[in-house]
Amino acid sequence: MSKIPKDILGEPRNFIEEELEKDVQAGKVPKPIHTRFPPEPNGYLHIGHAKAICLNFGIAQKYGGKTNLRFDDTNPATEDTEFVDAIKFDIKWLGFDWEDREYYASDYFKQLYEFALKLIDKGLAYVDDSSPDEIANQKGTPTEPGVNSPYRERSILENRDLFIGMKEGKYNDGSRVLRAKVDMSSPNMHMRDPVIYRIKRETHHRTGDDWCIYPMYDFAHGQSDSIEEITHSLCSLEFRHHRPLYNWLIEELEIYPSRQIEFARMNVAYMITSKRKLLRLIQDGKVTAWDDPRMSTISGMRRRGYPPTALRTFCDKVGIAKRENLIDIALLEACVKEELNKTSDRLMVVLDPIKLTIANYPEHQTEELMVVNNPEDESPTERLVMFSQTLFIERADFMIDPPKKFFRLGPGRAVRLKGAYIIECIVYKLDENGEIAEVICNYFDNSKSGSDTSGVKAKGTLHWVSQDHAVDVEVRQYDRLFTDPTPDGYEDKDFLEFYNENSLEVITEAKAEQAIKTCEVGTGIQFMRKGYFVKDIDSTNEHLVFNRTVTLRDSWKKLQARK
RNA sequence: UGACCCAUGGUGUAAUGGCAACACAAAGGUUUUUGGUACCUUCGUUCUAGGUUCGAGUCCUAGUGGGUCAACCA
Repeated sequence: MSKIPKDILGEPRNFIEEELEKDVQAGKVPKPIHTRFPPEPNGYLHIGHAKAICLNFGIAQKYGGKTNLRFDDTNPATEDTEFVDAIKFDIKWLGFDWEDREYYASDYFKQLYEFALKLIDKGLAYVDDSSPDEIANQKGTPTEPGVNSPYRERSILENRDLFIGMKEGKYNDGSRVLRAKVDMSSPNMHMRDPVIYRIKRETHHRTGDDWCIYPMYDFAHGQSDSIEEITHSLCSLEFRHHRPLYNWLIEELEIYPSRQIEFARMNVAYMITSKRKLLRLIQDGKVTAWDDPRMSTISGMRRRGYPPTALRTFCDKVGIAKRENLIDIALLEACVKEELNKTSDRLMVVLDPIKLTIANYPEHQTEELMVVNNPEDESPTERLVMFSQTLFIERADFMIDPPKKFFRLGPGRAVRLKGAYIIECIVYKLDENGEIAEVICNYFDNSKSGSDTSGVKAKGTLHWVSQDHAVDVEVRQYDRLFTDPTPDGYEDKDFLEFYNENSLEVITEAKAEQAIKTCEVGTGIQFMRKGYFVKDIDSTNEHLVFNRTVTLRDSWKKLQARK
């Protein structure tokens, strides 16, 4: 008998957990809680799947149960092992483990076939020779009842022969289907004699050409749940109308009574989760692939640099309910920043460089400075950064005629160079276009970081990179993929109309300190004062590529935007 | 002109008939060798109208608004 663990008693519960606990307390769950994650291997997993994964695995963990991975592979026309492998990789990366419970609906084809025969024998299923159009017409509309098929009253014997014939390949694709005999006048369209088996000569990614008939979702999903003795089958709200059929089939087949509970799927502003539309972005060349860092896919977010823990925190904070929702993408980014702030080493990288020369610093002198990697660490480590007379600083960190609240460099202004000295600007040079070509400063030699005796006050601190020691890197700055929070929410507009043409800005020659060479793919780092970045898989030893994961909060930029 | 589901700050989720709470966002402030982080402050007629009750965000009724349902897809 399943029990509710004592240590979770004080924790808040969502409505699914409440239902589940009621079942347990009513003695309806004679074994540990068992859930499943049932993806169809016809595309890559996205942020919405991440929520379903966290929910299913999370709830089982919380109540001391287990979760199966089950591929819902009943439509061979669209499914492929490529997707199976990608899905498994993504779930593991997210941090969940199905152990040895990797199942496939296709493993149950024989059993499902026998279930169908049982239904026929009970007089609860019949072979229908009607065309798809005819069947659609028989079903009526949501406001008008359906009418019975002319084939509805075939004898059990005839239905058996016909269905066995279907399985043996005697009939053409689409010529006949097996239908459950339920109620053509039900107000629920799904109860109006749903098709449960169709003839389809397609090579299946696992069963090859063994079968030419395949079960429909309604005759595969619930039955698979039952075969695996899934106690609670959690799915999204649009399956609400399938539940009476789900229960009807379990009852008539006299199999394990799994319980379906529906929750609202998550919508995130500026993201889409339709596999078809995600695929179109790829086909139209708007993104490079399923794992393009702008994609809402798990693989895309991984490549973007979102840590798996952040994704899990996000799914947790979003919660579970039944109402329509549109999550602010800022919540996702807040989770990413919270995690990365704790774990990322800081590095200095100048994205839009201008030259800065320290006039009173010895011309060929270099210094090895020690700079803290991550100030959030309890016992922070340090790295070596090279300092010299000629540096790069950020173009935006200098203004010819700065306003009072600008805490960076300008003629006569002093700033600290992070981990180094305080400098004061004496003069600047312009190029032929009137752009800043070079900033010339003096430094205070007694202001060295950690042993500053200068007494000079500097309001701002800048990041910098020594010109002679700089490493050129390519930086890909990503922004949201769409210009509208609900790009696919308009009936009269195609979602691609909202494609953000500025969703990718490439900087080919950013200037980075030496330590950038030690960065690894998958490990987030902070480019100090700029944002969190991660090394991209396109990198080679000679050519480093970094993806911007998310920017830092920028209260200066915000202040300017308001003016 | 049907059935079913839903309705709490800008957003998302709590409050299980008894002081509307937490997070994100926004705004203001303190600290800071990242204009980051951290910390503090501010931001609600619980969709409407009736009813039950000593007491309703919560229960009941009606309305309003939103969502879902008519693939040989899942």
